[in-house]
Amino acid sequence: MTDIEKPTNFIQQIITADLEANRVSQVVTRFPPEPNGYLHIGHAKSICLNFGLAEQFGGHCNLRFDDTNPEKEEDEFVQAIIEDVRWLGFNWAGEPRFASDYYDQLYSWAIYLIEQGKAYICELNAEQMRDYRGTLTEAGKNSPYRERPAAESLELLEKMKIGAADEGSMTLRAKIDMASPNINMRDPVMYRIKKMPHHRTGDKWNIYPSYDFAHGQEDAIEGVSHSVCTLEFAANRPLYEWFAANLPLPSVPRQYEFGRLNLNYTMTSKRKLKQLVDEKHVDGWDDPRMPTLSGLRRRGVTAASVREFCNSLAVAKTDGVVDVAQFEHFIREDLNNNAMRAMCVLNPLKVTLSNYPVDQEELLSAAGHPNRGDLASRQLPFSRELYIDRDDFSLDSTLSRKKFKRLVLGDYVRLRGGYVISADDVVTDSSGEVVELICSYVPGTVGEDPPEGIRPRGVIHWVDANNCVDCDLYLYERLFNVPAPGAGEGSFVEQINPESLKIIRNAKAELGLGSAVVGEHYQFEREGYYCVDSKYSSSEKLVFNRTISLR
RNA sequence: UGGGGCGUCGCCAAGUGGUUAAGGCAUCGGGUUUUGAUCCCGACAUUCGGAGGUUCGACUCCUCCCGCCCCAGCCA
Repeated sequence: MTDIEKPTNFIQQIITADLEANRVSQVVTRFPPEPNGYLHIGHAKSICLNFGLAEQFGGHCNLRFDDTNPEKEEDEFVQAIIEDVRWLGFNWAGEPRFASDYYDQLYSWAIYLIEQGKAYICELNAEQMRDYRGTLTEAGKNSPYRERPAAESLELLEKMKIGAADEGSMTLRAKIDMASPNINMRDPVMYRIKKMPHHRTGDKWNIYPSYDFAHGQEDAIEGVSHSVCTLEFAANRPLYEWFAANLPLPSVPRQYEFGRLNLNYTMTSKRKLKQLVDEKHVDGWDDPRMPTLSGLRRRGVTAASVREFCNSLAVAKTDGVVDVAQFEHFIREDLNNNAMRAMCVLNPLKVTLSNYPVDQEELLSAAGHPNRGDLASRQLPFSRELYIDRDDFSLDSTLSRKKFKRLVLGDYVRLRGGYVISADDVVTDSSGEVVELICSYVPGTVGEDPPEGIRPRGVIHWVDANNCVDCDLYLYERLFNVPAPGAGEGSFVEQINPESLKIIRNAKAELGLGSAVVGEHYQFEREGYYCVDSKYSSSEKLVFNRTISLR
């Protein structure tokens, strides 16, 4: 058995080189979500990368909330993000950090830049600023406030800070180059006025730093060695470096960009996911159809499979679209290896074994998992009355054995973990619908081959009609059945798959499932993987979510 | 028509001048099987966006061309 070594990605190569050349002594990374929504599968890639890198190189990774915009941020999101990262299995160094922890430091650096003649208060309004910025092909023009004395800017900054200036009336800008071919360098805004309470600093501030003025400095304060972000920030890197070069920072982190994860048939846009939640198209952020980590968790997707999937992804600068089938492969792989087996009849059809004693009852023992001896076996009550799935019986006896490996009149089938039975007769109601099957069991066939001449067509699942538990099943399909929801024109809301949730009432589950609890994973044999729903299941009504079907 | 980035099998992707162009997903065959699952075997790029060039030798170096993505928020 040879271990296939996973090729190292470009970031690992850079870190290795930095370590060898002594450019860095300690690898420090960070996962920097903005608490304006829930984490989704796309974030998982970044989390696995950042925490993974720190682990591989013996460093550490910080969890840092980039909370520089009180307009969109809430504590609810902070708590949810903490829970999700923990669930994924990662531990950050120390306490979670917040950009807002550094507001004072950032403010003093702003003063420093003004004093150095490298920042100024600009009184252009938003529209004017846009005009002055120029376009992709034309250089911008200097703001008329660009050369105002530092003392004046300092005074105005203080005024902004204490709330003595109106929102939108002025900003603090870095004095860089209005003719730069990189638009981000055309005197970017460092501070803007927002007279709004912050989820952590309350009403202490009336101004908030922009992403560009905050992010790199947060990294420097934390001693981040490699600041890994997604591709769309590549154009911000020169600015990241400009601040690092012009401020007396405690360390100089380097930014590297990689391609974010895109999945087909999946929408990963916090804004749009929020819209699904706000407009109640889904049952909250943790709706099992959502690509959020909380949704996946409630759906029954394991943290291990999310990690395995993320680790299988390339860390490169290409921005491709991964087939969601690849994610599903890892979900099934983990569940197949670890989920307890059980039987549940979704669409019950009663079966009476005419040759089985009326009062007899026995307990059959079945493996908890076909190839995991370490998992406990289970007891299956068996009696004269059973349920099988309607789909496992056909009135059409001409169906070939190969095409229909289930029950037909006059032929045999194996009850999984139990006896071989044959169907002798059907009971129909007034409308002609089959309501019951009269069958015979073949004694001595539990765990044994049937006698010569009896060849079961296949194996079907079943449940003892007198000793089973009722449950509701929530069957989920993908939320969108278009490959790129939200891409073309038209609203993604109209692209929601109307059949993404089908509820089955009163399915019949094997007795042992009555004690199933949240967090356990089951394979309902021949059906799919299920878990107890954390929101709707109760002692009165057992509710299972279908994580994913069998292939 | 500015700047930045990317183009290797249906999808993801390794490859860093000399390999029979890895691997995974998907797909299609066959075998095992008390889950039509799992598992196992096999098939699946004479070719690396295109055209030139350098070289004994190029997916890897050079030139030009084509295509896609990102940047003109007081969002991140």
